[in-house]
Amino acid sequence: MPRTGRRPGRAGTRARILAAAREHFGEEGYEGATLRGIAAVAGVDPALIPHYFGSKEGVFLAAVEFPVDPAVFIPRLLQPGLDGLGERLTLFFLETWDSPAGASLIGLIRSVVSNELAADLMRRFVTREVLGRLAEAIKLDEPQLRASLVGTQLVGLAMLRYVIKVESLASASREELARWIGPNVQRYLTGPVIA
Amino acid sequence: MPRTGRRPGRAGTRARILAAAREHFGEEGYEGATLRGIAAVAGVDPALIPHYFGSKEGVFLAAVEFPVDPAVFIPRLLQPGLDGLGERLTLFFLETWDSPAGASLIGLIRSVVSNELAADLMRRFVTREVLGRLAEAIKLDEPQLRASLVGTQLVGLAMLRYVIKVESLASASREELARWIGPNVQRYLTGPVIA
DNA sequence: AGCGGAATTCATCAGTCGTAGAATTCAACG
DNA sequence: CGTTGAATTCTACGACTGATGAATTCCGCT
Repeated sequence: MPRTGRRPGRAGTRARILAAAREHFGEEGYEGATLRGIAAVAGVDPALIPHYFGSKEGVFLAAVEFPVDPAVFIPRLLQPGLDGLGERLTLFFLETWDSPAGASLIGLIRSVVSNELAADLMRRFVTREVLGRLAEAIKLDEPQLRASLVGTQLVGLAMLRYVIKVESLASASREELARWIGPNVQRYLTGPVIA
Repeated sequence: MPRTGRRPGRAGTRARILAAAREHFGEEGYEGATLRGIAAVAGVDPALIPHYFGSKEGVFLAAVEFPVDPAVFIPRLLQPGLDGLGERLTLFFLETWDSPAGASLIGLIRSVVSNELAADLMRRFVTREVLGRLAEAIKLDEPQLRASLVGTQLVGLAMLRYVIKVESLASASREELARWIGPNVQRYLTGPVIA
């Protein structure tokens, strides 16, 4: 039987939709984003999105991704050893948020907070890819809890400095903040265990 | 001149709308909430809301409020002195989130993250009512920055424990978490100043 | 009783959303 | 060339949104 027919633009359009979806979901969060908005950014007909991805939820699942790869940056931060890891980690975190990738991170937070599906994805991803790797490196008691506590400090920092934009944090330099916060992160990582 | 006419239910309905608005904004956040949803909770005609408050934004501004009063709890926490304040503050924070008031706090976070207007309100309120009072009590250098850093730790804790529900934090007891986190909060409050 | 006017209801508008499906375009093949 | 079938476009449906304004109810006063 003849399996012929058109077979072109496939790659191009689908990828452009995904890129536009990342950008638009990033700015608006899951609820605020619209298929028409994504299509406009992609320069594409809106009906193409449900066609390729089935639904709004489908394209969201396909588009969500971390702008940085934990498999890369975590070993790099761990390489010099556990000493000063708290401050290195904090500084790297701030540098990432201040880089172009920061914009899509705000969108990621918007989606996670407003949407149960995104919160599930994030929980699984962070637990497996980030906390797991960190916990593996610090060979102490309660590694999961320690890594999660580090998470609370860094996520809270992002919330107040980048989302709510509290003045005294938004105007401080990365280096000063890392010096304040680094030792607390370090204590979570390598301090004495708490009952 | 006769200034007569109907003058009844005024108090009742308006207050019921406000209560319903707090509940519904709390569950859905600003974008997700709808006037019809609020009206349904209040048992009231939807058109009454724009009538009383002008618009969705109007009823939101009227409804947003902290479930706990900083003017009350901050002096109470400060009363025993600065020693152990970090742990007391953390424990009180966790108790508040675990109380019935916690539900509306999640909604407050949803609104703050998804809506610029709510973020403005929150920034002003927290700066003036919470950080201001704290900064006044600790008579050390950089009181605003210290209080804001405390905020990062506590907000991040709320995000991971109550919004994202990271397992190791969600299942830990309030007391254990306060023992882990309290000393770090204390360091922000009274530790040596950082360049 | 009867009137003024606030409180409340009702119908509806214009706009946007996600989605579905028919119609059209067009590269790849026989 | 002509057929095939994926890629793309177009149109539209049904549901929902915030908001408006006219109609109605009914209390408080004279």
